[in-house]
Amino acid sequence: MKNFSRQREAILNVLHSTDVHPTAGWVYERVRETIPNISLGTVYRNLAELTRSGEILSLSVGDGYEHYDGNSAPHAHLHCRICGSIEDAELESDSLADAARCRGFTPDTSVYIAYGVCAECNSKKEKQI
Amino acid sequence: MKNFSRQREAILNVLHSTDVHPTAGWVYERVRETIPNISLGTVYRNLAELTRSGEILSLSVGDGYEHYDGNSAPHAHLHCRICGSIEDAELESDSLADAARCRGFTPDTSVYIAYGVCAECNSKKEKQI
DNA sequence: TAATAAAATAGTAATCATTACTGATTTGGG
DNA sequence: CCCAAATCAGTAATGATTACTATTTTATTA
Repeated sequence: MKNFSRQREAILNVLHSTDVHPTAGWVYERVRETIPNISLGTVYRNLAELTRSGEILSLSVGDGYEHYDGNSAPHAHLHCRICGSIEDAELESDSLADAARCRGFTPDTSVYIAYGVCAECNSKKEKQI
Repeated sequence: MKNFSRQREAILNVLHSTDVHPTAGWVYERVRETIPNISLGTVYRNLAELTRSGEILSLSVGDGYEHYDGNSAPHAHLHCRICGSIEDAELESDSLADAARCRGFTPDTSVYIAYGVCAECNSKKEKQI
């Protein structure tokens, strides 16, 4: 395979070796330990492409930073309003609120966003073909 | 009651009379029809306070804008990657993916975020009391 | 291997949604 | 009516992200 540049591979490694759901800046600092002169733009570009291809997940919790997750399997995120941490939680058939409380997390609000293509845009795409 | 300024009431009205999950800029333009010299900063400040108090919902879909929702009841959001629309969907016991597909929406990724206080910060708060 | 085209990079400059700030205005209680 | 607290309009500053360009790396073909 090896379709990846050294830089992209290092970025992916950083994401796979942590569970803190880091920002682009955090990834940048970590990758610099291996590739000292990597550019921040390179980090942003590769994070965007990895997100587009579905290899990683992009997460907006509303703290002004985009967060990234090397685990692209469907799961929930528990975002602490105080310390800003983002924990993973299994998405079982039982309510997420229960799952959160089991972890000692006290949720007050929750947001579910599905990304995809809406009905209208779907029909427009079919017409084009 | 009437704890609200004229400006905040107008902002809340705009949110309650639409289902497009608008950005701050969109709200600003709509409120200006009623209060022409309202300040953009006022819109931002009131949206933040209404979010903090739980009266409205703040939604980051990752398009570079924060979106707001006058309906603070728990429900899901379907964000189209093509046209950028955000639709509401009921959050029933059955899978969200099914609910989305029923509306003609084709989901590829989904993100669940619960907001609250994590276990560690919870215990720190108890110690303070 | 050498030549060439295509893709990715480093470094820097520009963008722009959001926040911070300041001096004026409004509001409510006594 | 007066005062203090809250809110406001208007504008300046911030900072995460994106855009850009010249250079380097990678892949392809002969």
